[in-house]
Amino acid sequence: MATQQLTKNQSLVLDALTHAEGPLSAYTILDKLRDHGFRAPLQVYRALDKLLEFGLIHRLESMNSFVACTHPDHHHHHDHGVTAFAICEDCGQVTEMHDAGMEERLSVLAGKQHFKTEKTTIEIRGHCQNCTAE
Amino acid sequence: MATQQLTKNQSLVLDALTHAEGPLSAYTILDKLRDHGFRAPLQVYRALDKLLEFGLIHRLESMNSFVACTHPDHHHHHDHGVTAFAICEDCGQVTEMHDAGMEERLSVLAGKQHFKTEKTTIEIRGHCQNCTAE
DNA sequence: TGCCACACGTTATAGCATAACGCAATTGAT
DNA sequence: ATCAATTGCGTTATGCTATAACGTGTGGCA
Repeated sequence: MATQQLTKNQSLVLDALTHAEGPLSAYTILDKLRDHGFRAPLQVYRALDKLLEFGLIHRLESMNSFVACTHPDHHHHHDHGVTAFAICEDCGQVTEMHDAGMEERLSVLAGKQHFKTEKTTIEIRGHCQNCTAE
Repeated sequence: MATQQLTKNQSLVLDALTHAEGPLSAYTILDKLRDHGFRAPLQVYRALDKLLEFGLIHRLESMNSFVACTHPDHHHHHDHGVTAFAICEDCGQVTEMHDAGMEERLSVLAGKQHFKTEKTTIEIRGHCQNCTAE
C-alpha cells in the first residue's frame, strides 16, 4: 500500500495545506503558490480533486475550504470511516475526529430510510477549548 | 409561542421552498420569484437569513442550497436538536432526520475536545430507496 | 509508430454571496 | 405629535467559489 506518487502541483498544494494553521480556500492556496508558478484556479482545483480522491485532504463544506488529513493510521489509507470536524469560529482551528459509535448511529439512521450512503459530512461549528477559556 | 410573522418577501421565499420538489439555490429562488417583483440576489438572501434564524428552513452546506424544514413538532420552534439530512444524488430528494443517539455521540465527541458546540451539520450523500431499486 | 491516458496551462464563463448606499415603514419613548 | 432607532426593502456594484472548453506535452504500450 505504497503512498500515492504525487505530481508537482499536487505536492505543492498538499504542502500548502499541511503547513497551514487552519483550513484554506482554493483561492488562498492559489495566492500562496503564485511564486511557484501557479496562475489559474484550475491548477489548484485539479490538484485538490486528486488529493481528495487519495484521501490526503478533506473538504470542509460549511466553509468552502480544505484541510490536510491528520488521521494517524495511514495504513488504512483513505478508508477510515466517517470523519467529523470540530471547527472553531474564533481561531479557525479544525480538529479531525473519528468515532465508531457515530458511524453506527449514522448507519442506523440511513438504514431506516433504506438509504445507500456514499459520503457523509459532519461539521461541528463552535468554540475550541482555548477560545472558550477567554 | 406564536408563529413568527413573516414579511412579504420572507413568505414568498418560504412558499417557494415549501412547494419545491427538492432543495433550491438562492439564484433558483430568485428566478422563481421574478414574477413577484424580485430583481436582485440580496432580496432572496435577506429572506433566507431570517427564515434560517426562525428555524423555518435549513441550509444544505454540501450543495449551497436550501430546503423548508419538515420537522413535525413546531412547538419546539427552532430548538429541536441535531438534524441530519439524507440527500439523494440521483433524484435530489432530501430527507430530514432527527436522532437522540446521534446527538449523544456528538456531544461525547465534542466533550472529549472540550469543544463548545454552536451548530452541527450532518449531511449524508447517497442514493434513496427509490433510486437504489433501479 | 500510432494510439491512449493523463497532467498541465490558459481563457472565459458560470454560480454563489455580500458590501455599501439610500429610502420607506414601524415602533416606541419622550 | 414628534423624534430617534430599528428594520425591511431596492439597487448597483463587487468579490469569492467553481467549472467549461480548448489546446499542448509527455509517458506508456500495443
